[in-house]
Amino acid sequence: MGVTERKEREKTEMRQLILDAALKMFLEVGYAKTSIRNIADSIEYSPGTIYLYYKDKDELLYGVQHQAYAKLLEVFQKKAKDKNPAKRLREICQAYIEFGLKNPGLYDLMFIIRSPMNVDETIHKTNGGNCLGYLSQCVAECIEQKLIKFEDAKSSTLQVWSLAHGLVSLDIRCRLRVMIQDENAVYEMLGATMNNYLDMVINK
Amino acid sequence: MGVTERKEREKTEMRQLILDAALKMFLEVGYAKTSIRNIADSIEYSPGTIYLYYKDKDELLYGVQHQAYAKLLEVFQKKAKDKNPAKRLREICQAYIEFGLKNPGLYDLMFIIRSPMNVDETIHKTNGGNCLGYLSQCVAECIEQKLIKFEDAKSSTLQVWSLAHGLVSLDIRCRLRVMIQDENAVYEMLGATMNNYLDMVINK
DNA sequence: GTATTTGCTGAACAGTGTTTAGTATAATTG
DNA sequence: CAATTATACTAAACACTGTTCAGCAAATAC
Repeated sequence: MGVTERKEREKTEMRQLILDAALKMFLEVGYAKTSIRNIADSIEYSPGTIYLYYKDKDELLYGVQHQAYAKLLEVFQKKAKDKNPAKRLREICQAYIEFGLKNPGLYDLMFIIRSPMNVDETIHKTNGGNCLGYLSQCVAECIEQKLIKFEDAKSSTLQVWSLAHGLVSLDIRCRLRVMIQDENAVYEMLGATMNNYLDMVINK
Repeated sequence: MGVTERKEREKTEMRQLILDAALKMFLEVGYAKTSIRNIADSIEYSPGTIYLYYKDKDELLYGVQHQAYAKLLEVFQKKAKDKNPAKRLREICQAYIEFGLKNPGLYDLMFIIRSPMNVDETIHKTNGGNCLGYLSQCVAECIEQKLIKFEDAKSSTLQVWSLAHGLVSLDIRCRLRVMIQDENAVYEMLGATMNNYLDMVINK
């Protein structure tokens, strides 16, 4: 009686099919301008069908966010694995900024967009928690080994994260045009600013 | 023949009436959830009338942003006027964070929202330019007088602004709940983190 | 072979930004 | 003052949006 298992599998496949289509459109035209009808059209189903697999548009965003956070964590694990926590901190920061600038659509969904976050707290604990954990553990190690000019792990993690997020989000939302005219100079400028900061923070 | 002048005056009055109503609703329910119909209702006009004074919803946002930037500049001028640029930098940062946390709706419109910015560059030069100028001049003075651990004015201005913006925007978008559970502790935490940073940056 | 459950659809509801034809009122002209 | 023109506004319409739900065909269960 493998029918229930098959149905279960078909259900998760359908959920994934919808999620993939949603992610594609979110990245192409943004969350706000993506409509349920467009998603449904792109996979050749009726709009109502989406609601048989996802409660509402926000739940679709949760799912996409989940995948995006996993992707960022993957980037961290791949690009920031130096044993020296101070060097690893540099790698994490660089990877973070690069990720943000190269995937503005994803970054938006993860850290800027309003939509759901306000509601449930458990969701972004499991979602963003792992990525932030990677950073905060690195900072903690830096403090332990006295490689960094800080004492409080929580506050310094927040400082590093906020700076990186500030740089990326101001750029994504085009607020840096007040001070950086040349679009191509952005990446260099953000990287240099982050490095200036790290040079100051990290003990020599 | 004062009729043309009167009409001109009535036109600007009407524009202001609409703008005030729009600002009020933007702050109450946010830009996205504010509808032209609601704005029109609140001032007892038909929706179409709004379009006789503003091209579209975005242009309404431009106007509100303009007022918001003026308000922030006012706060700077009032709360950050110490002659010592290093002390003034502290005042600016504190005022910025306080402004953001106390006026999340305004802050959103100014620095987070997507909508217009992408289009025209001149707009946020005149808009955000003055506020940013207040900060960047302070930083420049700090560097001149060697009160600060930096050399490049542009990069350090960006660093300070990004950190402050990162702190505020992560909070407004509820991304700090991953690391700060107690809502009341937020203000203290952000202030402490900013101060930790300034303590490190400012020469003693 | 009949009954039941499942998966999906298409239409409907209430809302959105925006455009436009039409209409009272006000201003100008003869 | 009367007739005409310009102005300010409205109501309705268009093409969308997220979401719900009655109904239906096909797969499953008995």
